[in-house]
Amino acid sequence: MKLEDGKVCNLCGESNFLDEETLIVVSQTFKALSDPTRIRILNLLCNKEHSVNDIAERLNLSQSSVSHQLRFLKNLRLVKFRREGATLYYSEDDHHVMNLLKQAIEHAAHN
Amino acid sequence: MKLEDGKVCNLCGESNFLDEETLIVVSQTFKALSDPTRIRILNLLCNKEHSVNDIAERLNLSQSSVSHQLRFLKNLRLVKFRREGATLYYSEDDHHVMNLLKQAIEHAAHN
DNA sequence: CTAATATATGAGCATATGTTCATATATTAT
DNA sequence: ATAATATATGAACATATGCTCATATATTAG
Repeated sequence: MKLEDGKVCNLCGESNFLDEETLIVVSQTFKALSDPTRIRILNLLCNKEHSVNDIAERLNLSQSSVSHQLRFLKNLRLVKFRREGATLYYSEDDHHVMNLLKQAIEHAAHN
Repeated sequence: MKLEDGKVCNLCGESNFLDEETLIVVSQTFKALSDPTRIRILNLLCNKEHSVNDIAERLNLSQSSVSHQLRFLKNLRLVKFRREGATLYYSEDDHHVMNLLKQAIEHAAHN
């Protein structure tokens, strides 16, 4: 764990100061993971890329709802997409956040 | 990773089925971590136990707000408390969730 | 018992969130 | 150009969220 100057890590470290920017980033990240629909979408995208309609069908969601949530996730750079004709294939774009989700799912599923 | 019967792990495993219960638990866990005030409280409690008023003073929050958030966190069993006279000392009660928070903070703080 | 201190709680309020519906935009096929 | 398909977007709405204010409860001191 690399830290500059007098900084020490938060949580169980010597300091517990959280600067505003870190606070915002962390809370936004967890907010992205706090909705069942987004969790299901991310869980699906982890395996492989999927088109918007494919996501909607597989998860039994409306096309609009999926598109709105994908925009939300894309703004946070948690997913990306590539175009193939009129179809957009979305996929994971933040391995670290995916890992947080993976840990939480495995823990919740009674390991 | 222990799994029963035909089950396989979610996220990057062979399956991506998320049962309703897991989905609820995971989303609630992340929801707890999605608010700046709760993050600051948990970050403070990770070092050591603190009374309600102490938390309020250190984080510059109202007593009421802290109490409400502590109730929220206690319902999810993320914190616990012990009584000493009229004072209640709150402390961490879920190491796994604290670890998720720690990871997110360290990552956000540019490692 | 009474006052003081510590914490909890409920109501009210402003704002945030997630969905649906209708429609717009973009790409491809004819 | 027109129709069909895929996706995006904005408005509207219901619900959730987090805070404050006032007040209730609990414990201790005198």
